[in-house]
Amino acid sequence: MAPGYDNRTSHAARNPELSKERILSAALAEFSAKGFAGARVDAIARRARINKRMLYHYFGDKEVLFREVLRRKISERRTWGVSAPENPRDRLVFWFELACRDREWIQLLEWEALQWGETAVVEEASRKEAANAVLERIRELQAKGTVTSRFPAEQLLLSMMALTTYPLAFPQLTRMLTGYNVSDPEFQKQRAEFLQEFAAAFAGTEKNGREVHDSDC
Amino acid sequence: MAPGYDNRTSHAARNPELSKERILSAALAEFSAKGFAGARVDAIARRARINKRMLYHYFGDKEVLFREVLRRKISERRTWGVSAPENPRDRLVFWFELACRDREWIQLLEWEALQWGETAVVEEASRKEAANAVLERIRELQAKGTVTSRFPAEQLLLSMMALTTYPLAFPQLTRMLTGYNVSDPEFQKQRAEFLQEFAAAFAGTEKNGREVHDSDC
DNA sequence: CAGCCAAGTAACTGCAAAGTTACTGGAATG
DNA sequence: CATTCCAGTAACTTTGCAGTTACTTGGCTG
Repeated sequence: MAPGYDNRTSHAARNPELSKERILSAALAEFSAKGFAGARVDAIARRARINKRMLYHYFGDKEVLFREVLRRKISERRTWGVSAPENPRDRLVFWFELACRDREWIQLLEWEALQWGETAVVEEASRKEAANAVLERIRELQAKGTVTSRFPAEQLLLSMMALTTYPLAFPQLTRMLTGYNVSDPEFQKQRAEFLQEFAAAFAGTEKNGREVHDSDC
Repeated sequence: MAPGYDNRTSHAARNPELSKERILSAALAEFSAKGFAGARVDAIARRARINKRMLYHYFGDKEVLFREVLRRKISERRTWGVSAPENPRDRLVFWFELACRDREWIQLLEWEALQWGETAVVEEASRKEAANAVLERIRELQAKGTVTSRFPAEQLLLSMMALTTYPLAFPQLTRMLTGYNVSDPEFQKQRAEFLQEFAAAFAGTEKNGREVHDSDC
């Protein structure tokens, strides 16, 4: 607000923006690891190397902070959505690799599902809108015959998300089936190969077979 | 143990077996709804219409109780695995409908994933064994040519589980994509139809196309 | 430099929830 | 019928954690 704040990053100078930032990223780590009920406000404060009081000062309470963390992550994901590869066969792999690099997001979605699954959820309206845009795009491609019209777009998209995300959301099942931890590069390689092959095989079933998959949330 | 216990089910007679049973089913409901950290021991006791002390008497502490609940559910699921339909094209649908009827199981798996995902998990060895039996069976069918050998069995199984389970594990995403709550029969109908169609289409890619999917873990 | 506001802190409060103590009463056994 | 053992209870203690109070410090503004 007032000038002369951010241009001094010295040892322990006051810096509200940085503090908020630190709180949010500490909260992201804590919430994605422990969930809302399991997360500890003190732990977030410690992680952010900040006094707990500041956290309440900036965010009001634990739940507001949680919602804010979700909100930020959602908009962050939104910006990532743009860089999907042109070639539809690589999309599954692309989304899988994106998911691998952002386990926190998957975990947040999982916590969200468990806590608020059947009830309205943070930013639901705008997320729905984003999803609809993607669905519309798939339907266009279906109309053009680029993507099979055999299945409803929603079911297709849901399935793409499932194939790319499920193993990461259930690491224990993946480990029991494959013997690898999902963080093991070997597992990621194998899954990526499978998705590649799968997209190819599936595209093969259609004359002009192509797949789309554009954004999550 | 001693005779003359269970043959009297009168109003409030002592009945340790029944009490344990009630605790376990109350705990299943509470843990699957709220997770480990979110569950309240008092709530479990109230639900089971039993004194909290008995819960500690029989199970030691909250975590032991949680593990016991998981253990029981796992063995219950194991017995369900036998009744899969002969026709492989119906298997996806069968497993999907089974999952719909047992949301608690999916939620428990989800809580488990979040709390202990990368570390060893309850009954891991025996669950792994069960999984391996299924994988072995898929590989046999692959050797016979009944199931495509294009993909590793583990990846196939993981994908089948994903397609059937994912929408139920992430109800908020399903709602944002389809507009239906997952508990809505209309959604279940549509997903089942999709899975049916999908299995048919996919089987079509192979000369002798068939799929298998036998049990979860 | 006086005065003020916002950033920052430590120590506290209150409550909720896990786990315990110390007891009552029922029924099988000799 | 007395002893013993276990199911069952209410009320308590302890702990851990969300949220607060009351204070200090840094720095800009007139």
